Amino acid sequence: MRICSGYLETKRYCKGNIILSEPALKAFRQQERNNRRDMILTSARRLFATKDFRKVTSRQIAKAAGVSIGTIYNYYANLDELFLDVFLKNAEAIRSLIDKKSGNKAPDFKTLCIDYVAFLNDHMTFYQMMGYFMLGGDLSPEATDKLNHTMRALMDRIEAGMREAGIGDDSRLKSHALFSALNGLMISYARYPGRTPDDIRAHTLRLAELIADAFLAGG
Amino acid sequence: MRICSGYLETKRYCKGNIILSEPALKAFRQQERNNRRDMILTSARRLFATKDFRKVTSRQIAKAAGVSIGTIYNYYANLDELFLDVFLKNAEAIRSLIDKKSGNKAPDFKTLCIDYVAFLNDHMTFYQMMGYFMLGGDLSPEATDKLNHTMRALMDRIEAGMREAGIGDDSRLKSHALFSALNGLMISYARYPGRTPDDIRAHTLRLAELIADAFLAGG
Amino acid sequence: MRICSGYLETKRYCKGNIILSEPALKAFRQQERNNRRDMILTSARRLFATKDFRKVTSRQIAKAAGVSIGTIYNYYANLDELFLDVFLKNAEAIRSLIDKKSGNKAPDFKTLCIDYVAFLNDHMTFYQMMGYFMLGGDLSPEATDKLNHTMRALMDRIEAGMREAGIGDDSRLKSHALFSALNGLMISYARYPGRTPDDIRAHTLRLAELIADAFLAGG
Amino acid sequence: MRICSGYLETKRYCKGNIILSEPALKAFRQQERNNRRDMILTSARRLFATKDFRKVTSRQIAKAAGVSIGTIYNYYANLDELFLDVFLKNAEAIRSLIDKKSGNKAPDFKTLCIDYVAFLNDHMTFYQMMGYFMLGGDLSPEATDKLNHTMRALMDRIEAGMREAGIGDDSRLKSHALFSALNGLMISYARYPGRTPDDIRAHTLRLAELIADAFLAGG
DNA sequence: CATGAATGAGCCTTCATTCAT
DNA sequence: AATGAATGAAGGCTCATTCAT
Repeated sequence: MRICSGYLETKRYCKGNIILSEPALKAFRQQERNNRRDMILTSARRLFATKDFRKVTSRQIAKAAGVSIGTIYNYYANLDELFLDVFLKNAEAIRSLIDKKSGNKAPDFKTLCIDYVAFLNDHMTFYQMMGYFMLGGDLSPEATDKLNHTMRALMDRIEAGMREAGIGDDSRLKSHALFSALNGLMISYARYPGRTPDDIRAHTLRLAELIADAFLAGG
Repeated sequence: MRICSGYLETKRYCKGNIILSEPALKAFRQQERNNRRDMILTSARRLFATKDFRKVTSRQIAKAAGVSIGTIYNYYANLDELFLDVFLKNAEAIRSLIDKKSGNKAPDFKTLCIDYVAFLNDHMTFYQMMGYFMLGGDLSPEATDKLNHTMRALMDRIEAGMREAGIGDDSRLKSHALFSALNGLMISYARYPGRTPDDIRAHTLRLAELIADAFLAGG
Repeated sequence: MRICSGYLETKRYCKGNIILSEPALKAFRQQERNNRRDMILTSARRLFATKDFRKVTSRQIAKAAGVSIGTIYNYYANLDELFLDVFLKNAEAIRSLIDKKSGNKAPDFKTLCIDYVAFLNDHMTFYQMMGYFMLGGDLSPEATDKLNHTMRALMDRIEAGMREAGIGDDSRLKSHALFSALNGLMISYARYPGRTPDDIRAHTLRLAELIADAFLAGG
Repeated sequence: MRICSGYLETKRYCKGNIILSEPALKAFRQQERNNRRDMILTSARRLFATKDFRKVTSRQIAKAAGVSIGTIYNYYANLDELFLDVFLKNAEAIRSLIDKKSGNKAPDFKTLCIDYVAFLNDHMTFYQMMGYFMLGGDLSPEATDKLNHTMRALMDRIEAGMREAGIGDDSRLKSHALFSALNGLMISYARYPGRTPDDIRAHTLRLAELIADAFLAGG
């Protein structure tokens, strides 16, 4: 029984089998929009796990996301913005992981260091993109803002961990140093020749602990 | 029965106004070859100082070096090999700087850290290339060997500095950690938004000192 | 409970002044795609008539077809695939010509020989490409399959003609020999010096007849 | 004992240990020149046996011949002329082979056909070049003359063989047809898919015999 | 004459982005 | 809003030929 005829159209909308009111429709559309954006984002992240993100093309992302190339550009002004979004998503993931572990307390310092390096090992893309955006990217002011905001949030967690560990003096500065030190592990060892990913993970985690100890001792 | 007198046999060649014997000519040619290779290398280095090396094209390098595109390929099999050569040249430069400062003694630990980070500030290309080759490059086995050899030489200096500073246990592992930590400074702060290069230099040098202290304390 | 009336649901699209239903639109698109592919193909064939196909560049083809270079690569993975398509198109043309002439009977032997050589005279590209693909090309397996399939179809016609002419023994082997013999005419005389194309045509046709007679007598 | 001193130079020349008179020196030089030309030629032929001659570069030829690139251009105006020389050398080789076999008699018809096709199998370069020069090459008038002269000499042998076999009528025309037919074998089967070179040789020789028989029967 | 480094036009191909439908 | 074909600038690299030594 189909009763959605012409003149009803101006007030109500058909979506599948259900009649929607205008605001509901709007919400639904926004929902769909978010879903699709998420789909693109997620597909891209998955893709970057398998190959260097600088070598991923728009066509490949579109295919992986099951949308057309054009659609990507409906959600992102250009590929760099998509890359940035992937990066931010990853940054939020590690931050959320830290938060979850520590609950409502400050994060345990050593755990934090280890978790962060483990995350880097698992998300080379994150690290590669950090290099890309930190060293070379031509970001728009808004994109730069987003980037800074996210990085600062991450740094806050590290600082909190340091304070918790009793490293009170210059904690901001020291959290910078620590953050750098942990990041540096990847650029130095991510492709250490003749090592398996597992070897590298083991080595970088050991070094992370060493660094943590150094900061604790030096605190 | 040899009847050609010696000095007649010897072919001689004119180079400008100077007569050269064959071996001298050969040496001269090699010299010229080295010069031109150096010219390409130097032009490339200069170019990399002004823009991200990944965006520099063969045409631009050729123009900067005052040679044709083809000539570049007479000296390097492809652009990556040229990039690598620039990287190695830089690595040797910092190593030689360390050696010069320390003379025949082991390098002073803190000086070493500061010099290295100062060098990174002055040679962003070096740092960018480290990321490029460590994280993504498709190097030939020979190129990989060269890379490893050079990096190891650098690491040796760092280790020597650590020993000198009395950090004897696990000095190799710790020199790895320190090296990473210093490298990490750049990826974290090389383009810190809203800071001038001088600010960044000051900040990263301060952090380098902090890191050095941490290792000293933790030694 | 379906309440959207059928005809409202059906998306419709405007193409010029005509409204198309979705499947019609799809068909239309496919049609357009075929047209453009054909345009490239045809332009290339025309171009090959004026100069050695190995010296035709992607730019020239694009220009001749009135499309951009990139468009060529939307239809063909690379130039060789385009060349092959031209070749196959020609092979189908001569096969279809033979089929048309013979109707539902087996083709007349002598007519077939003459028609084939006349075709070679008119389509030097076909002959050149035969040499290219048969002697030197690096074809993909799929391309090789296509090539073989097409050549076999051609050979079948020749064999049928031979049988019809009463050459029953070893007809496959003999059709191979005949095919070769006819092909050989072109390599031997296609650019006989000092002869006009008409002279060459006349000469090769005379020789084709001679060859046909030899096979008839030898059958 | 070296006695070739300065003032002798104007009249006599030293070459190794021997004093040469002017005409002898000239002859010697011509000899050397011929030798070197031959070296280039021979090296090129050897090279073409291993890979498609169109893909051989001047550098490769120079290396194979043990001379510099420039030297090639002292003996040949361009690569095409060298290719032509290789072709002519091969043509002379097959002609000489025919002559040797037949002694002072006319060549045996069938032997001739088989030998020719065997030669084509062994010298794909010869065949490829025939296609290159007959179908596409831009030869200088002199080069064209050389080419024609050599081809005619070859054709003469074939015609002689035909006459000897009692094919007297139209023997020139028929030798053209036969020559074409034999040549055609290669373009049709040189790279028959899935066959080894031995298979192809066997197949083309069988077809050669078939063709010979056809001409004998049709004579 | 031999040398071989320099040349540079030209090749094929890629891919981010646009825009008509 | 989704589509995806079209675009074309740009890239890395090749190689026959030249010419100063």
